[in-house]
Amino acid sequence: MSTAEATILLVDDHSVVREGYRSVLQKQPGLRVIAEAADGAEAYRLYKSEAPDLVIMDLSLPGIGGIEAVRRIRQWDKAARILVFTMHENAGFAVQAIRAGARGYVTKTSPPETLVRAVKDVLAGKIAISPDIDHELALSRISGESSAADVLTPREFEVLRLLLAENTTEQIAETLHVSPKTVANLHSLIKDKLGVGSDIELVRLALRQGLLTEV
Amino acid sequence: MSTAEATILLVDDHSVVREGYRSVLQKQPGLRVIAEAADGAEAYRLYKSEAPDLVIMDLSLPGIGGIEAVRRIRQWDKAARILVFTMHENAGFAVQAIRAGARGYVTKTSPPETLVRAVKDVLAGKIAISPDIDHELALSRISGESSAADVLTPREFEVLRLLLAENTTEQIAETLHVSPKTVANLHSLIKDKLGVGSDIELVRLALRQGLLTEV
DNA sequence: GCAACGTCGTGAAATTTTCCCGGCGTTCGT
DNA sequence: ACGAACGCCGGGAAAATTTCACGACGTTGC
Repeated sequence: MSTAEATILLVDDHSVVREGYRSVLQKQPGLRVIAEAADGAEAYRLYKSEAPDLVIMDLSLPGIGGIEAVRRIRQWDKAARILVFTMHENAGFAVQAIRAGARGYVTKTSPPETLVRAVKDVLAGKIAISPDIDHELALSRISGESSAADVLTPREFEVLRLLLAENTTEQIAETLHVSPKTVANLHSLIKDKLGVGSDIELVRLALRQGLLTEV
Repeated sequence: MSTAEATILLVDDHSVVREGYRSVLQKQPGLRVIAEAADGAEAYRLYKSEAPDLVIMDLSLPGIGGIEAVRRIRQWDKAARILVFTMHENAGFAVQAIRAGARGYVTKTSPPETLVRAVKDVLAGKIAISPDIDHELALSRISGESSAADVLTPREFEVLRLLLAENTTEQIAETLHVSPKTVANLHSLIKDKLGVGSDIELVRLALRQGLLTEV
């Protein structure tokens, strides 16, 4: 990788977007795109056959998602260098991606220079995180990143689960044999503990943390 | 437009993705990208100052969404030609976009040729829809299912989108330049029209219909 | 021109959310 | 054994939100 060109595998389900990566990366000497994949399975296959020095991977992919693709590639090659490049400006996703084995996380809103820098950093063995995500991670670290199951008592967690299951306050009260007032109080307390202001945010938080799977 | 080059305004909040459009379109004779915008407001401003022959517009934009941007541009110039190019493979979005005044709807999973063809079709005055969305529209027509996009007015749909984007009533009111009371009224009306009793059900419905993608 | 509809907003009632409170039982460290 | 801390349950009242009824305005379509 140091003497010759660094080879790159692009993974994104949008062909025009891959064209964008290509266009940006081609301007950099020492980088060469040798393959492209439109989904996770194809990325895995191509990684094994082409052995690129770096993978640039989107997260929202058909079939197995990007995170799972990262995990599989890393399972096959512990030294694989994978840079996640995604639209999700979300610290939670970044944590998951890095834990799955990614060596970098850059958002698509970043300017091309940020992507190029991240590519070089990862090739040099560093971990690359784009500034916006760095910032968000710092914020969540400071404010204590309310991780649902963690800050909630068992009872609160149960109520949250039922709330997400589309039950009304009255139905939950009956299920739990308590007063609707208690459920309402818990509902309010849950939102407070999780630091969300509305039910909509609550559902989204639950989705992020995998509390709500089937839609 | 027929004799000289056709001028194009690109709207997408991801710079690398704009680079992709550019790269694909540059290969076509007779097309020239003259401006780029990263959000709806900037798109509106640039449309007025640059008067491009065609706008290629993403839907998920910061601030006012793509649909609203389409509406405003068309309000200013009834003859504006706008081609929506988005990741949302969802017939509901397509319906809303066309109703708002877009002349085409192409998904980002489409091959570059499809985008190029759509650009030429829209410039020639036709309505361009990518095959996958055509198919989905046909299916929904057959099964006769009423999606959120069908029963909601454009304005209601826009408010729904903003609600799902974790905005508060006040923020939405400010974004749309209306009274918070109006937003609250619409919020209530939306829940009524969609037959849901709570915000939690609302989010779940939106998820089922693919209106909510980024978590 | 008129009817129908979308949009925006007000006001008042109905409901929900939130906050503060106390009681009860359990756990835990001293 | 004892107090302190905490989880759990709910009442009461204030605060905020939701809902409903209603009217105004512009546009569209017949």
